[in-house]
Amino acid sequence: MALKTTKQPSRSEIQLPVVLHALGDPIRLEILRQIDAEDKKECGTFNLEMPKSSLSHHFRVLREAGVIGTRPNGTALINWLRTDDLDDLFPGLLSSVLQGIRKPSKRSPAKRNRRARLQPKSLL
Amino acid sequence: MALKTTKQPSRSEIQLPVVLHALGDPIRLEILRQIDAEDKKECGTFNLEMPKSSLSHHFRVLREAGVIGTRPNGTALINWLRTDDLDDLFPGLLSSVLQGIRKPSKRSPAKRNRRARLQPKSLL
DNA sequence: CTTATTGTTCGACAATTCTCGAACAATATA
DNA sequence: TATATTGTTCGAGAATTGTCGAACAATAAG
Repeated sequence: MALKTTKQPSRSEIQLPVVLHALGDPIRLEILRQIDAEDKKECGTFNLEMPKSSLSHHFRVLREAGVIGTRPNGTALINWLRTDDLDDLFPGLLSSVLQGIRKPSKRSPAKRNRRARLQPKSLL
Repeated sequence: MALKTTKQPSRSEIQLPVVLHALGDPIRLEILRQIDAEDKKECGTFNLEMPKSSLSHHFRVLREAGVIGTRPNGTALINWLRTDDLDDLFPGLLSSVLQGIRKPSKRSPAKRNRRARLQPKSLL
């Protein structure tokens, strides 16, 4: 993978709207939940039913928002939550989000496969 | 205005991803900041440079996410933060977001007028 | 009843985001 | 060197979101 994959914003570059936007997606929240459950996690080990390119897209959004950090480990990439940075910048935000996604609830699966809904327009 | 404008999700219908998504926009965060500063606020009194229809769009997103409540007051509409509901569902979330947007920072103005960037393709 | 005020909705258009197959790229292994 | 593994990027297409003028709608005032 490219070295630029591990490039991430410094603490001072992290912006609240961007962080909230990155978190405003059920799939990315599930990624957060799984990382939080293991402290750090390799890309290939997430329990998410979707193509690699889709997952890469979401990892990139989280990384560029400054929510996760990434570093290589051989051919794999390890992700972790930037808890210290986020707690320093927005005290209480990350913990309340994590608490909110740990709750047992009737939420739909984190998978949001839009393409699955595709069908020829003639059927509409 | 229509009665359905004041229709909003009940506490049990509020979902974290939708709330975070609604907050992941600088204009809507500024709306929150101004409501928070005055406890409740009429639509027409916000210090935001944008057409009414654009503002209505953002009010609708915040309302449907369950972040704000709305009720009519003559021809005007009054908005307030659903602090009790949000604190009960996601303790600490709202206060940390509000703390994050109160900070004096070099953030760009809340106005994000995309159309202002429009220009004939021939100039590109 | 007419006019004013506030705010919404409609519809069109632009911008952004999401999805994913295929190709690419870095590292590790044989 | 060739192959395997992991993950990215590209590019196309679809879906979603944002913007805003014009028209609409409810309430209030004259």
